[in-house]
Amino acid sequence: MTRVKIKEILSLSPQGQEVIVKGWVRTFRNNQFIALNDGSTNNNLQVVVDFNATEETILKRITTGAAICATGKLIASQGKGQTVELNATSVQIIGDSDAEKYPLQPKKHSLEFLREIAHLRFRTNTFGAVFRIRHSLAYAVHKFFNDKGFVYLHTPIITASDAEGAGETFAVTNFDLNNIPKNDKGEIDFKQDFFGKHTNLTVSGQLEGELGAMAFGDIYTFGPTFRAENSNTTRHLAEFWMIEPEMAFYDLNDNMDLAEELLHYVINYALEHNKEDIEFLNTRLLDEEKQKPQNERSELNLLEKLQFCVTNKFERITYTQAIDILKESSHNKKKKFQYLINEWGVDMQSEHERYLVEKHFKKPVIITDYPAAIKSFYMRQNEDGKTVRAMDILFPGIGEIVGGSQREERLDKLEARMNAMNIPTEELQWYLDTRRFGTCEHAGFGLGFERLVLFVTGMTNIRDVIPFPRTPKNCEF
RNA sequence: UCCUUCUUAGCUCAGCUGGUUAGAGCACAUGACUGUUAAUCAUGGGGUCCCUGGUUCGAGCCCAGGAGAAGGAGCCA
Repeated sequence: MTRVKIKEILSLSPQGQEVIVKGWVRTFRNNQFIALNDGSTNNNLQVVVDFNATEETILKRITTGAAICATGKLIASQGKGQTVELNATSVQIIGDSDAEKYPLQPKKHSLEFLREIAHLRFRTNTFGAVFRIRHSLAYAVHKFFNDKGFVYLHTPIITASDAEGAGETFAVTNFDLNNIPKNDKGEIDFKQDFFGKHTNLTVSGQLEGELGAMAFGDIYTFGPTFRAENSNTTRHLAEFWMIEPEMAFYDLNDNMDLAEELLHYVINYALEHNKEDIEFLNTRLLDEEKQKPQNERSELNLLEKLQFCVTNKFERITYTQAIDILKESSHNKKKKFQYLINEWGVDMQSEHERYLVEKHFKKPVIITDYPAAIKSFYMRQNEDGKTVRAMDILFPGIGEIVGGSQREERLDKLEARMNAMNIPTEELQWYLDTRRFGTCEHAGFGLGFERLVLFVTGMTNIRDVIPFPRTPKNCEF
């Protein structure tokens, strides 16, 4: 007889059939009832032990967190909380768990505390649900692109180019840090380093992704990225996962269509395949909302929010239109913004983005055609000479979830822009080659995977949707 | 990096105007009970009051410095 996973057992009709289960004890009540979980589902299997026929020494070892193997007959439950239960004929202890030392107690814990024991938090209902959803979303991303014929391109983690301008980088070296080689001028001599030059962890796979798009047509990357920004917010990590598709022969509209289709697809996938987990998180959030005053509660619950998001088109407006809406808003006139909107060209603050998404349109918004001055060098310049073909997708509660653009495919325009922005062209000749040899219009975007997981799970801190968060002053586990 | 708030038992938190032996609920242990749903009832153990220094007859409480956390801002995905 082989072991059956609890997810499968709970779907069986109980006919006294013999089964073996293995899992971890969540609670042991009344010396009889084990709530057993094996991670296959958030729901526990109730294992009923006959304490008169079981050794005292075994009963004492059925503690919260212990790994056990139970054999018995599957019957209709005689209690109210569940439909089936396992009438155990034998219980073996596979791994003991000292209840006095085991940090997870059969009670509610704060997310902050669980973050400190991230190695054990997978064993809670909340994090079980979050990380099963995270898995589904990752799988859905690969399935979406694979079904469309995209090539999954593995762009490098270690790179010598820090020219993306996407933020501070982490240096990669194998120098003895107590004895760093210097040259005649007293500068660090990177010629003696492992790669013979200064290297760092990637902040984006985009530039390499563009090289792939110029051969395969459609590619995507899905991997970790690293930013050494001293950001202490609920939306930033030093190590995070990013999805970056890059498509040849795409303009900005094609790019937006793809991003919107991708988001609809993956959220739908989770709604279909993680129904129980999303419902659990939905209930959890509703309980939390009850603690809040009426006016701070959200209009839609998590399920409604996700369904709304997959059934409605995202609002598309230009930066110029967005600024007009903000300028004319009563919020701006009554000076409720901390930063008032007076003129075209300023960068929008998160309070403005939140206003547009959560108050004005009440749905995801795509903002396009930003002023060139506040955007990256590789974005295609518009005919007006002022704006570039950029697009940001803003989500309620999250802010920017996607940032993308149509790329500048004209060599002369691109070089002129790089020179104006002091981007060293000599280091990026490999990138400029795409514009020299068979250049074509193309576009792409970056989707922050953790921000997507945040949205779908309804969690509010990004450190709770990645297994082991890396943030300033924190690199545990 | 900046602003605000916080740091007391394993967890969540009280702690009065600076004053004797620092409390509660939960968790845990022991016993009772035995169809429970975070079982229940009784009993019990458990503290570097974040760290360093200062003020004071006396500091969990006041002051200075430091560390860490949470929320917000900036940067962005």
